[in-house]
Amino acid sequence: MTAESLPVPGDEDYLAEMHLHIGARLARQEHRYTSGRRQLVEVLAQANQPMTLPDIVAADPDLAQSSAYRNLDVLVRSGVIRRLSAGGDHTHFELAEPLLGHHHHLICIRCGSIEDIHLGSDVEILVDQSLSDIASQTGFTPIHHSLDLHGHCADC
Amino acid sequence: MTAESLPVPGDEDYLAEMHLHIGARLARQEHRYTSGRRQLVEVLAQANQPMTLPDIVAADPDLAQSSAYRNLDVLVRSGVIRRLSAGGDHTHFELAEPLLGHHHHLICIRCGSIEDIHLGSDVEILVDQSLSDIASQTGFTPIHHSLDLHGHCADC
DNA sequence: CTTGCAAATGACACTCATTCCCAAATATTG
DNA sequence: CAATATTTGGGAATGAGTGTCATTTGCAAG
Ligand SMILES: [Zn+2]
Ligand SMILES: [Zn+2]
Ligand SMILES: [Zn+2]
Ligand SMILES: [Zn+2]
Repeated sequence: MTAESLPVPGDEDYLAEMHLHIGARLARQEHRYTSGRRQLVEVLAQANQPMTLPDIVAADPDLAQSSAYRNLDVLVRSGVIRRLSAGGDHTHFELAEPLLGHHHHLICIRCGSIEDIHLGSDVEILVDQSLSDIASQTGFTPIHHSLDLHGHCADC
Repeated sequence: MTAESLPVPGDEDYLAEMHLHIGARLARQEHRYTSGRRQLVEVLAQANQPMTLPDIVAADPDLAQSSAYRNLDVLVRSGVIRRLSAGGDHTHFELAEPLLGHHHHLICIRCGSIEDIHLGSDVEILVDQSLSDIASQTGFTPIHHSLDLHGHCADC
């Protein structure tokens, strides 16, 4: 068990191992993995979709709003959490791709809900190559792509 | 010349014909194509990239902020303008796809600038099919996809 | 187990992008 | 020229997100 092996969703030790990874990553940046930060990670790990700050606080009312925002920011900058701008009133947060795996989103333009989806590797490869080609022509340095489907969810 | 024929960028009558289309579209929704709204469209048509509200007002200082925001909203709801949420401080606006053509974006995560890019039809077709397949499995009704490359622009 | 120090907390104040309000201006109809 | 409906724009209001700071907590050295 090295600090670089990835936890596998479904594994019984998923949460425990994930906390070890995250704690180590934060320690490298002189940050502490405090209970508030652990609570944020657990809330996001238990949800199966990106959450807004109100969602997160509702899921764990012990969390103070200002601390939650501040800690989400720390975790985003540490690469543990990813921030999504979907156009609704609130920013959404989810675990970063090293933890959740690369994926994309269904975004409901009526209610603002977001659901994770996974595309086939053939699509991912073609998309990544096409984008890299274009980026290199313009001097743009790619970091990651986002691919979302906007529409109406089943409930709307 | 029907109300449905699309103006072609590069055409000399591009702007004039576009204004006709937009005026007709607004009229259908009992909205007037006032000079303030025409100015917004012209500013966006002359820029070759999405603009924020400060960008727009800087490009045409006659525009009042509150009216510009209100008219952008009218034009977005009328399908003339598209609103982009890229994660920076300000929302970006660009002409809608019926006017600009379907395309995607390079988004600089440092300075927030956005540049339009066009992908090959093979990629578009594969992406659309993959997304449609997934959407139909979840009862999601697709409207459009967005595909952006995030990274650092040449200036950053 | 202290003690000292740096990091973290949380209540609250604050910022600022965007929206709301409303009286004045403008367009449309006849 | 009315009469009516829409639009305008200055400024007030809203609210998501950030900053402040006194207090608390976690960690390490002794
Ligand atoms: Zn929905
Ligand atoms: Zn996701
Ligand atoms: Zn840039
Ligand atoms: Zn664009």
